[in-house]
Amino acid sequence: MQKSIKELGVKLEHPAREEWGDWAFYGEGNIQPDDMIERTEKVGGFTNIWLKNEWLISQLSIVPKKREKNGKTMVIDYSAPNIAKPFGIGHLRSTIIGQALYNVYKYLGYEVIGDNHLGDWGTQFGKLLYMIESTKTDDLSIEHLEKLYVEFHKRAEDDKNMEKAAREWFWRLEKGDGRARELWQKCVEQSIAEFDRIYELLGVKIDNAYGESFYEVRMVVVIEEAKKKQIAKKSLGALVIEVPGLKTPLMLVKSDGATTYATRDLATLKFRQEMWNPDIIIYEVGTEQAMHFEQVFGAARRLGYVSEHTKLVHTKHGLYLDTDGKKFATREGKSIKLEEVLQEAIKRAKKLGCEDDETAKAVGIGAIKYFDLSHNVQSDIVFDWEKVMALEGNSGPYLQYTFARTQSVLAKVQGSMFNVQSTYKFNPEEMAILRWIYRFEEVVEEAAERFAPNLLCNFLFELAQRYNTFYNKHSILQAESTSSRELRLLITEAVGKVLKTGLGLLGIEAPDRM
RNA sequence: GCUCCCGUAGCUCAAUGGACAGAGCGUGUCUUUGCGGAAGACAAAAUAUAGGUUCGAUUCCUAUCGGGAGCACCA
Repeated sequence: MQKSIKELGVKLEHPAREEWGDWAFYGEGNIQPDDMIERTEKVGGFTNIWLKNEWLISQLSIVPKKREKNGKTMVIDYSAPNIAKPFGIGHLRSTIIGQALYNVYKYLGYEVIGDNHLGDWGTQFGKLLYMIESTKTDDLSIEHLEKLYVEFHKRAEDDKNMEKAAREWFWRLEKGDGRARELWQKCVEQSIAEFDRIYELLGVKIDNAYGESFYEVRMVVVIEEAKKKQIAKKSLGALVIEVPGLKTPLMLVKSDGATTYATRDLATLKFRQEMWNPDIIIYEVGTEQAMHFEQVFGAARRLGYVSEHTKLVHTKHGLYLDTDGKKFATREGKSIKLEEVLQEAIKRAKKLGCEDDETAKAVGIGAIKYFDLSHNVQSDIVFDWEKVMALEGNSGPYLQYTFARTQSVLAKVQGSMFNVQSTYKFNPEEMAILRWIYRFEEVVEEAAERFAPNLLCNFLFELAQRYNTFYNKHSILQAESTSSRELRLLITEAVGKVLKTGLGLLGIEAPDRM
């Protein structure tokens, strides 16, 4: 006889319809009633399982669960905006999804280290330095740098020498040329100030920001080791590393002697392994870099930079597309100004009657974050302002609203000990909540395993819907009986806690009033 | 040309082998706004096409059509 369902070792499916029970599985299996299970029933090859009222009620006080540290370490690389370029919506995805994964893993007991791998090195600086010097400008504001970048690409179409000059400037930067270093330093400072404003608005704090330039010295070691181990090969004047299963090798050193971002990512991987010895490293980076990470992971394995047990993951998030279904192209200067979007969202929230600036910010930013997170990570998203800033329906504000409702009800009662008899007869709306809320923990686990915050969004939205349906149909404070009142308050409290915790994991604030 | 990802209601998205494919927006009708109507109820509406594997396929395999991304010296 089984003590619990999990000991049976079968994968349990959740029935699509309420009358099919709480769980079901297809095939043979003998499940005995116990503390958790009321009864089972076989229907057409499926075994349906009903849970005990007592157990369902007990879950209301258990979720969300306090977890112990699990002794595992996770490193996550996210956000990673490029210096001298505006913080675009592409990096918005990385920042928001990355932060959600960070929170989820931490919740599950991992030691989590976030690293903002700033794009502060590379040939792009050669382009900028060239433009700054050739136009003799003093204006190093991010707007102007962006203009110079766009201008560079316009002119480079006709003038082949431009690319060459840019490469030379990057080469000078890498060799430590004084003028190049000075300009580079100024550009970095400008950009970081801008990024900090965005992070402040988003309410995101990332543990570390080593950035690509940090690996300047470490790259030398990597290149030496690759040569010594005879893993690096000469090819058309460059130094490359072949990766099993890939036609294109990793570009370790360019034919002009300069490094590439692949060199930096290899050094980064080596550093992370040595520094933290993580069980898992997540790269929250767009899908357009899929091949790059296959190269880096493959080369790192060949070089012995990652231990066997270390899992390397590239989440490959989809792109934001414009309403024509096309990619936003920063090179053409067609990018959306993220800061404007964020401010606009806050403004809209305010217009809807948020009590103060603080809640308007929580609601506005919450809407944007939820819009992003509620999509499957890997699918492309059409960036439609009206949808992004949705304040009703399946949206962040809907969840926040539901939470505020629960808090508003709870504020009207004294005490917080609600007793419910196991013999209580639930109405369908109460039951719908009980049969859903206890799954919170496993949903969080699945979201982590699959790197899919949208699963958590789905769960929370469904919970909020069930609660609102219940709320609309039944009175809580003026319930028909004391036992109903107690149960409904207990449900309200539990739904509130789960919404607050769940939104917190998504990086979305949940104010008590809005 | 090669590689990878994706085609689900009018639109935007869910559902990683299970029972009758779920939502939101939009549309139509409705709910004494008395615990917060940023809410709730009802209705119409979808798996690109053709095969295959399976007791069972939106899901796995093959082909076709359509969209996106990438294909060493940008990141």
